[in-house]
Amino acid sequence: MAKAEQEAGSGPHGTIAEAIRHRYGELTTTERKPAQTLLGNYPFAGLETVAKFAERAGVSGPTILRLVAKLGYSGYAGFQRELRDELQAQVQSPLTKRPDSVGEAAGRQPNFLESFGEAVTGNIQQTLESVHQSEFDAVVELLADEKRPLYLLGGRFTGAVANYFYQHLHTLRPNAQLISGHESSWRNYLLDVGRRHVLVVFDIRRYQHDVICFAEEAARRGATVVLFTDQWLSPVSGVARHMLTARVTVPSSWDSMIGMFLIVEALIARISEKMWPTVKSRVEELDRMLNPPGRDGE
Amino acid sequence: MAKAEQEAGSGPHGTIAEAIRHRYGELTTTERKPAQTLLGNYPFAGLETVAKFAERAGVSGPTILRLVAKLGYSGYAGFQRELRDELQAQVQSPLTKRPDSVGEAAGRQPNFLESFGEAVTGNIQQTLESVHQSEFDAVVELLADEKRPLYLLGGRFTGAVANYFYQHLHTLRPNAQLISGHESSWRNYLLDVGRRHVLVVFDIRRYQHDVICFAEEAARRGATVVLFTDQWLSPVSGVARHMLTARVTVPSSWDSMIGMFLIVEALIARISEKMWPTVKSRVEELDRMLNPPGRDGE
DNA sequence: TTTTTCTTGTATCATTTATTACAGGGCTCG
DNA sequence: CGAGCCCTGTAATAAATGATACAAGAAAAA
Repeated sequence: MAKAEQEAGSGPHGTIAEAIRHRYGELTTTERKPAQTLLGNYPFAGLETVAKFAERAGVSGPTILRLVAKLGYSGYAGFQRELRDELQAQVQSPLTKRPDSVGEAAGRQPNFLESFGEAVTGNIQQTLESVHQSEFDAVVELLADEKRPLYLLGGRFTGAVANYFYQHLHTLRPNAQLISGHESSWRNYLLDVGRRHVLVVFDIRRYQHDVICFAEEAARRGATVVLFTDQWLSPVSGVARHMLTARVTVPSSWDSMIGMFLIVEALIARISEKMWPTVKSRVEELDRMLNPPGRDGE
Repeated sequence: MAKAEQEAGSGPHGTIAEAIRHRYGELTTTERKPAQTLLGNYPFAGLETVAKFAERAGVSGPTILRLVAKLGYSGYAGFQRELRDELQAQVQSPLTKRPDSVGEAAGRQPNFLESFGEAVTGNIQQTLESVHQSEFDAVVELLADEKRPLYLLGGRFTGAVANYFYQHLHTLRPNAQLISGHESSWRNYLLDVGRRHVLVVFDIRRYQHDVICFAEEAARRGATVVLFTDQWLSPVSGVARHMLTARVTVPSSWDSMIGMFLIVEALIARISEKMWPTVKSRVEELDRMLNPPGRDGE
């Protein structure tokens, strides 16, 4: 049965709707009823149970299954999965390319930067939706507590985000450290970790083994772990007290850090606001130290 | 439990997504994982079986059911039906989309994260408009040329962006260096700089004196300077061959790096695409070196 | 009209899936 | 440091769903 292959991906005819039209002639009178029902209410009629679908179409269960078999699927489950995938593809693409699509329909191929920007904007949108305010506030509270020592750790690419966050936190408050350098040197940090410590970890897809281990050990020692990760959740989520997820998918061979960056910058803004009296004097002192005489920069 | 009623139609809070956000505080740490997974992949994650959903979120089946119960549904079936109905409503009338902005315009103060997100989205828009395709392409060309040695340099906060860019370029091609550490050590790099060199500089508001000096000296020695700066233009622009400007203003005491980041990521994507044959083999080799035996990911 | 074939629903079976009871383990508070 | 509570996953259970065998009925051919 070469047909079995069809089930894996989308068959020779892209969508199930097309498959139905193509093979309509081979269907019996009764089988055409659910086929019509499905086309008329595509693809939702097919996402219900066999019984519901059958009832809606006014036929019996087995008829549905025979139809599904004729379309080349070995079971109802696979058929439904295909319908879901189609729907997902259909729903998600118009979402990211909503606004300009009108103007761009007029001929010229969308330039690379713009389409990239649209994807990023979509990511930001979705990232914002998946971060809840209470979680955000809780993290602000945690990081604004000067009495709790702070460690920041990132992976290969997320390291830069950790670094950025660190530069700011370091300016805003005392007792913040970036864990950098070679992995072997990280262990030294672990020695000091205890219940009062807060570990901020960045870990996305292709989750890094060393990062995960570090976070787990820190958690075992009682540290509070805050995790920044992608929608698929790093294994660190198992030991994380707080978790902030960002979208990372863009039309590129690499993932985008921008959703994560957005959260970080928002945190910085909020923490800065919350601790303003302290922060203000710190910044002023810093300025005095760097520009001892009177230089005027606009 | 009067809540049982909710299942019949759409409850007090229209969508399930809203319900999740509303009751997020009542959820346990583990329950938040599937909640995040669902929001991050809305609503498809919830249309699969309990087992699949649980696996994807990295929790057990019962946790899913407890979450569903907390959201006011007496069973998984009803929960799924609600998700399907929402999706159907959304797909069938594209005009119903953008529910948030409409509903929220009416009254309640936008939460902090959202308004921050809007500012950033605006920045992205303006950044995209201010970067011309020809400039973008020229920079791609320049950085994709393996024969030209690359130096990257950033300031206090932009350093992280330079670092991020470096991590990628370093992976994509040979001959790329990040200038880091204390300012005094930078000078050593200058010794080697000549006509073939390309210097990528990041410098925004409160332009850093040391960075400017370095760039000027490098230019004097014949290097090609590429500058990433803000809308007010760093003094480095005087010696820069190419300049990419980003918007940095957000409702915060600090500037936003996201516009800049966007350009960097877009460049990475484009360069990666352009050099794909080379890049592919480099990445594969890298993978071989890091994962010597057969470790399977996730 | 009779025979044959194809089609379709009923009833049953097997499998999957949701659900629930329970016990181990971590966290918190005294 | 110890008792209690609240989570959370494991494992057993119940329910539903999908799949199948079979027989009745319709249509077509002889």
